[in-house]
Amino acid sequence: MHVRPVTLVERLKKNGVLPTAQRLRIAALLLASPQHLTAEQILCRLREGGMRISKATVYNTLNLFAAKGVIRQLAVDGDRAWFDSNTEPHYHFQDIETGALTDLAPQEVRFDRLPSPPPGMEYAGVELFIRLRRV
Amino acid sequence: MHVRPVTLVERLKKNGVLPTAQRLRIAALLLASPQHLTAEQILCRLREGGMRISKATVYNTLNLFAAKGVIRQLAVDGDRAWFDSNTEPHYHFQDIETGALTDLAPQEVRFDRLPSPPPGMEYAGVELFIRLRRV
DNA sequence: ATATGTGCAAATCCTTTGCATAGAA
DNA sequence: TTCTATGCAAAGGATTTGCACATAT
Repeated sequence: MHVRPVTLVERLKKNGVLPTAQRLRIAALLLASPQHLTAEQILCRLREGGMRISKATVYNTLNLFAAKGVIRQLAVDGDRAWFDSNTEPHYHFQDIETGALTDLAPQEVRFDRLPSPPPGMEYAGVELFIRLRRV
Repeated sequence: MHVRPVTLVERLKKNGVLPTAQRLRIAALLLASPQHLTAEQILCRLREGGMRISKATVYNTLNLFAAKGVIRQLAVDGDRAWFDSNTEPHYHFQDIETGALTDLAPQEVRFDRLPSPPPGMEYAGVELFIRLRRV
């Protein structure tokens, strides 16, 4: 799936992100399909594609995107951050051996009961990782 | 709540951990009650208590405990690892502002529907974080 | 013009490692 | 003894930061 640049520009603007060349390239890469990438992977792919971009800009951009809701940052294992192009509510399978993540559509998980938030608090999000092991 | 040293020695042995002085002190601290501590917090508390112990030993011990199932390691935010003295199945609330974790008893969450694992895979664990924000 | 983004290298923070010494079986 | 654990300092890896330069409005 390919996202038209015009769409990307609009999308970034809508989220309050100034669309620069670097940001558009990162957005194009990440938002092309639902996927999970690390900062390192993004940096490598952009450079392989002939782009001149710094590690700092990749991190700045990913953090900005996550803060603005363009993408979602996942804390999977503490080793490194994963950036998820899918910002809709959903959950994840994780292969504990490879670390690979797979999206779970929200309707694949249904909660029969969830605790009420403590007084003075409200839900800010539900993070669900189902760890998988090879049989 | 205080855990008798004898109990601790048995507990470590049962999990295949050689009970040394440092390991017993860390176990005593962590297993005293259901709680979540970082390596740094454990190091500080032990030293405040007058113990001479190195950072390396704290990390070695916590990793060993986690591998042997004495405690559980949590990847909450990617900043640092949290060590959970509660090894029973359970879930967590997390205050997104302070990072503080609270245990959720397993019966407070009930799944109406969960996806079957992909072919050749089986469940290895279910990690659920409910992020909370101040109203 | 003025504010904001980018690149580079150095700095930071958490965690692991190498190796010599100390302790357990 | 022989094996394993501990302490220390240094190494490692991911991420952030300071600052000069470039780019956007």
